[in-house]
Amino acid sequence: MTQPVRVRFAPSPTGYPHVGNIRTAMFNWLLARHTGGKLILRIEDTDVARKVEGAVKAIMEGLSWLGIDWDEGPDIGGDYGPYYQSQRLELYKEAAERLVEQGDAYYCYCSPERLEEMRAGQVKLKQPPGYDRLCRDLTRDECARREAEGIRPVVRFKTPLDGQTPYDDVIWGRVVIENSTLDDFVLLKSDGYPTYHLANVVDDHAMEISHVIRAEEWISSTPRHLLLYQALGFEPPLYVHHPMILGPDRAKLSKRHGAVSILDYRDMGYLPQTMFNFLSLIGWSLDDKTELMTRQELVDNFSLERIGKTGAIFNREKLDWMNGVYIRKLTADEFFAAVQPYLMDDLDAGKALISDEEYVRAILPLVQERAKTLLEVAELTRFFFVDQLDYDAGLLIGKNMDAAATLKALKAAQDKLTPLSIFDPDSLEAVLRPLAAELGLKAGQLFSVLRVAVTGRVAAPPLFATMAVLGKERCMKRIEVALKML
RNA sequence: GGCGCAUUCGUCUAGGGGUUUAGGACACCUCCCUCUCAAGGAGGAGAUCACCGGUUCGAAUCCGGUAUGCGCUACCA
Repeated sequence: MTQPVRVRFAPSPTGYPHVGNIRTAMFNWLLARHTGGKLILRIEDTDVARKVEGAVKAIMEGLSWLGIDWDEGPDIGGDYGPYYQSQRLELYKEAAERLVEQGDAYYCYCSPERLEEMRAGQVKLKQPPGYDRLCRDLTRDECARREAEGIRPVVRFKTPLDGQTPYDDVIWGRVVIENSTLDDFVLLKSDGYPTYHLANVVDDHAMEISHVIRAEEWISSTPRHLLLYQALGFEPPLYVHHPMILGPDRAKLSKRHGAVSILDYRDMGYLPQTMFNFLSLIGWSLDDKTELMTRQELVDNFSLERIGKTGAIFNREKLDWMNGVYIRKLTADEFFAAVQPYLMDDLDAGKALISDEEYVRAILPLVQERAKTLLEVAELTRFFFVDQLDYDAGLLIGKNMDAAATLKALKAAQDKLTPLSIFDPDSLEAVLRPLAAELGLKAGQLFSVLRVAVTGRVAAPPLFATMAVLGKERCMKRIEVALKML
């Protein structure tokens, strides 16, 4: 590689930042950072009809959340701007006009209605759909006449009728496409905006992009882009098509599969380091065993050659596992900070307690190794924050015990606990473990009764630590309530 | 329909002619630890490498065909 690496992430602002797109950005970013090259963020807002307000902001937010930064872009500028395609229309128009003049493109006056009819006819006759080239050889006069009628034309590329356009993809190797299977695609729409094909080629050249790293779905249109480079006299970049992310049904991952926005995953309580690592492993691998990698390790080890060819299903279970791993790696301070927004979102919980930093910090170690997501932390710790536990009295009854035995056990525990002045895990255990024996119960039986009384759940963090954090007052109150329920 | 591409445990993958009785991870099962749930540790089960032919002394690995899947086939990207 002699020329500097300049790659780009070029989303169209038509919606939320899809995890598939974000992964594309990530691969671009990894190559840029691995090679010391540049990542350019370019907004392809050429589809006026599908443009969504706020999409650019959401995309940037998604990228930033994962720590994917860019060296040039609409917000920070750069030497190759502007970075909104809507601000570069003149460039595309010039290119299109030049192609027309050279005889590589032409004006087409066909109405949408005619095109639709034409396509319907082709489908009916089981012919490959494509523009029938009606306007390809219009004379200047004929063009002028239509122009006079007020028809605003599109500019179409004059695709060679024969020959083939081969290209070498970094990942797929040689791909050969017969030109005869390509139709005369639109370069410039009648509203003056370029299509993806034209804008992409013009900008990638103008911005001196070295590698086009994009999803596999673009393979089929790459020959079109190559043909354009040729006609324009530009040197094409290297093409790197990576496999796509699939839903459980093996179709391209889309909204109907559930959460697809990277921001959804943030809101569900996945850590950015998890998402970064997990996404990097879809369609790319380092070796036969390394899976957990930091962003820096990924940068150091990334290589295009190790991107695979097969689409991969987004495996939520593995994501959950990995997020658990990353949650456990957090320091106490990091975990505390990470958990804040999720606790705040939990409206049922007592507001005052949630802002009691000392209390929250005491609770968190009890759930850190149990939570798969940050959102789950709120769920797992809820009983620490509420005034009133809400559970079914039947849960109190211990294993192989009846209501009377349970009542007796709980009462005995209450008596032992009441005089305790030190309410720490060791003191609690020192009192309660012998009590179980006294009552002729297994430790687990007594503990589980207490656990339900104090937490309202059958599964919770270790009992003594939990009680210690809750504090004597809260525990005694809850035991009192439980006794009344029996 | 046409064109392109792909196909290794349920899932993500390693492996690119003999080192493979196909390795790892998630999920699953068993056991250990244990006051529950997790976490952790030790095991287990799970893939005739889509199928059929060919090349070769030898193929998951090379070639051809078939099947299946996916993508593209817009004045969307």
